[in-house]
Amino acid sequence: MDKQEQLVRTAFKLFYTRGIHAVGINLVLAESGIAKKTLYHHFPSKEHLVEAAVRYRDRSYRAWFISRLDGVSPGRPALLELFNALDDWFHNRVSDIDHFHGCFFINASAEFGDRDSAIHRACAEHKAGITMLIRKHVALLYLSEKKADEITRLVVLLKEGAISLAHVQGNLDAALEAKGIVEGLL
Amino acid sequence: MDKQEQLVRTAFKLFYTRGIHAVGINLVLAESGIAKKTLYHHFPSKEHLVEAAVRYRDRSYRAWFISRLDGVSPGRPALLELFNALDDWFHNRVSDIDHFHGCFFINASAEFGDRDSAIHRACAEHKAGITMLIRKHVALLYLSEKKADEITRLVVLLKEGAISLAHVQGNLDAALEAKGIVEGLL
DNA sequence: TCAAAAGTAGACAGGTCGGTCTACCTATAG
DNA sequence: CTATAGGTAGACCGACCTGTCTACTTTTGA
Repeated sequence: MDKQEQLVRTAFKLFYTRGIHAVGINLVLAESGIAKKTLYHHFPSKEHLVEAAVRYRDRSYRAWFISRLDGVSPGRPALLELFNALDDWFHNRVSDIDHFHGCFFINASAEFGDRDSAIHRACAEHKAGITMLIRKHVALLYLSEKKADEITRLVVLLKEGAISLAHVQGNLDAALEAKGIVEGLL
Repeated sequence: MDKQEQLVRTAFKLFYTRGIHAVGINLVLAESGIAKKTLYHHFPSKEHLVEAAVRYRDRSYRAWFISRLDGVSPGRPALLELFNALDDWFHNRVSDIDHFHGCFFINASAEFGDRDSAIHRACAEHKAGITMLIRKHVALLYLSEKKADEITRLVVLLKEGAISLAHVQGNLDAALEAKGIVEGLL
């Protein structure tokens, strides 16, 4: 495997499980078995490595997310499947993405709170991308643009809420609770 | 003011605006004008100071939150007022609590991801406390215990979702969007 | 074939980290 | 009056931080 990719994957895993500021560059190097010079050949600074890790997670998470929604019929079933996917994630039943330690994008945004920072912006872009995927499925259900926006907001709010509850409170059933609400309303 | 309280307040402000691991003990001391010996007289380690900062935020946030809900009639109005309060918070219209940088408890949980850590547990306790306050108001609306639980979950999920969207995506209108949904359902 | 590119190990620099310690200075309660 | 608790400033410790650098080796593509 490409050294750059190897670095980013190792970095992501460590950042995700232990926190970004809590993980030093030397640990990433030791864990990946790659020389320091090589890291600084590919990335001008740790921040750039962090940003790369965020974008890597965006790609892999999004791929997993899409594959789950594509596994069922578009529209209502896909929107409900979304919460089944979250439930599997919370309970570590997904091999594609790492064991649940909250949402990496929320966590990274917590550590890089400045909304102008490249890292925070990359996190916001991820969330916007996922919202667009949801929006596509909602659009299949409603003729009115306004109504579709409203339902998208509902689903996204419940999804984010479920992730937060699952991580902070350890309420791993939050996804199914959210699903129940959506099921009743859709 | 008591030196211990002064330390905790300064620490909280710095931790909240810049992140916990990103703020060293020496900065807290410089900012508060307190000697290092005094800090270690009151707290055995930085972690204990962090935990104290979390508990301090719990007290002040909870006080603000209660005062908002108590400002209107109990039940439905209080539940809607909750989202007005969030909206004011997001838009920095609240002097009681600091400028919005996301939820400190979510942020701290991101940096201290281990659910067994005292800090993470303190964050979970805060969230549970707020949920109980909400639950009290929901109970006024429904006879059935089951229905009340369901509505509480809805409100809490939307609240957490709104906080996440406001911070990560910078969608400061998330609270009013959530309010709109609750208004329609209640 | 052989130059360029990409890799290796790891010493090193300058700085910050959490935490300890000495030496001294109030304030106050018995 | 004086013992004690709580405070001050800041030197110091060992560890770790990001990032640079030297010196050498491997891979690769024109």
